[in-house]
Amino acid sequence: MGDFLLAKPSSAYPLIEEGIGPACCPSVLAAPLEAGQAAELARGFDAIGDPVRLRVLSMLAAAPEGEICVCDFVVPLGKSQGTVSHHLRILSEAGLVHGERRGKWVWYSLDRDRLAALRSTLGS
Amino acid sequence: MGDFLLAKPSSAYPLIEEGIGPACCPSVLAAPLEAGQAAELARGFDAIGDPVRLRVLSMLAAAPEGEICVCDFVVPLGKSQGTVSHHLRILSEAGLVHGERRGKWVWYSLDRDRLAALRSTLGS
DNA sequence: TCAGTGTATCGATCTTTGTCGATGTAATCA
DNA sequence: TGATTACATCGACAAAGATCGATACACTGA
Repeated sequence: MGDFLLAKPSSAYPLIEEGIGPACCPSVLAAPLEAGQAAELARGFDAIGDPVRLRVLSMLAAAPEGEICVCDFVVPLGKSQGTVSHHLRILSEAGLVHGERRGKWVWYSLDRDRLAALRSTLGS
Repeated sequence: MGDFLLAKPSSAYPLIEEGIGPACCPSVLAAPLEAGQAAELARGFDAIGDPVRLRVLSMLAAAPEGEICVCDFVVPLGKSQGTVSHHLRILSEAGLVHGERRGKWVWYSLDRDRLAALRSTLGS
């Protein structure tokens, strides 16, 4: 057995290729990503690569008013207030949510455009 | 200032709602995710939330033959062979790539359906 | 059978990250 | 002003992860 190969076939791939989407958001599928582009995209996906943060996003997406107060995350998520704030900061730095102070409370809302941009990098 | 609120408005959100996509893949946007669903989805996004692994996916997507030998990742990625193997295993366990042994070499290919499924959880 | 090549796994190390409790800060209420 | 509430930040800790070099395994070719 194993007589199907004498030498490894070439596996060259295009090093430079035109992207599909807008210039701002390199596509994962269009061409091999450079290290810098990959690092930028990875920050976005890493932000949603956590169960707590995914639950935050899904709660915001389903919120009738489109926003949720920080204090109303604590019980459903089962995490301490400090931990909730930590996750909201990561999502905020990734541009996926925005917080707005109104009185004593800070209301967070989902940035659907940013999420859609991230999604579009995975395909048309 | 700050006289616009006496009591915090309700921020109730639907606890149960019909999903949008197929039953297999809970959508992030349809309804608040349960902890289990969130953990499953997070595994997928965490797999692509790394610059090295994003570069692997983009290289596979652009490969003319649709597959790349392990040894041909080492130099472009600038990582040791052991590290490359580590990342390929994570992507493989997430179902995003598949490896096939042919002779001495193992050829990896992209599972575009799996990637599209993950993408669809972020929106229609 | 043995040497050489390609890949996976292991052990060790260092960094990152999730978590909590405590503290600091901002705003409201009395 | 002082007390209370909501949120952010800090310090510490444990767990997870990225990385490398070394080793083990699989396959080929002589």
